[in-house]
Amino acid sequence: MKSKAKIRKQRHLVTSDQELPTESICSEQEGSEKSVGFRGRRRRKSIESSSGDTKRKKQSINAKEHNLRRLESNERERQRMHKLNNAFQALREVIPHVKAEKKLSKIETLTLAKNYIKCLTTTILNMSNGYLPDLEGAGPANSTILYQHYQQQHGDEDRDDHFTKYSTQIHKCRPVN
DNA sequence: TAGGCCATCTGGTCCT
DNA sequence: AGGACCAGATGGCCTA
Repeated sequence: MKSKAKIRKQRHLVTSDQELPTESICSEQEGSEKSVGFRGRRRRKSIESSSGDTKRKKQSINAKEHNLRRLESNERERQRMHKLNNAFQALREVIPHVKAEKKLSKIETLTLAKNYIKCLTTTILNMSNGYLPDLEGAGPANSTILYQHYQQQHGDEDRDDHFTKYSTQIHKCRPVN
């Protein structure tokens, strides 16, 4: 049986993500004309008046060209958002969650991902007594984090060369992509 | 029907 | 200069 809601949902999907399966959102070729001009109609009030120079510049560009650039820019923005959504989808697929039949919202995805990472980190540390697999993303804070971790694991027994060995050992154990 | 969630448009700002 | 990024605005769909 097809519910009214289902039909409406399908219509929605066709409008926003043509020819795509429900959960995988990425439209590369089609899309530029499919939905232009019927959604956002925003006028920013607070910032609008702040740049007279910009306004004058814009008036010097003829309307047709401005329109064209706007359309191109919209298309790029759409593609960018599609990429972002793909990334969200990829993230959803690696997060275990209770209601598997229900699609996680973006905020739920991020929150669960954060919790999941915390949980995995704790588990790994517990299992390996101080094994920290990847610090690559930590940037400048890398060594600080590493040192904090070292202190947690070894308390006051640290010596410089001991720490160096420890750090080397951890960096050897990066996951393989 | 209200509220949540989402896609899209849009103009400003940042970055290359 | 032009593209990427950002965030506000808007309106559609869905669910409780």
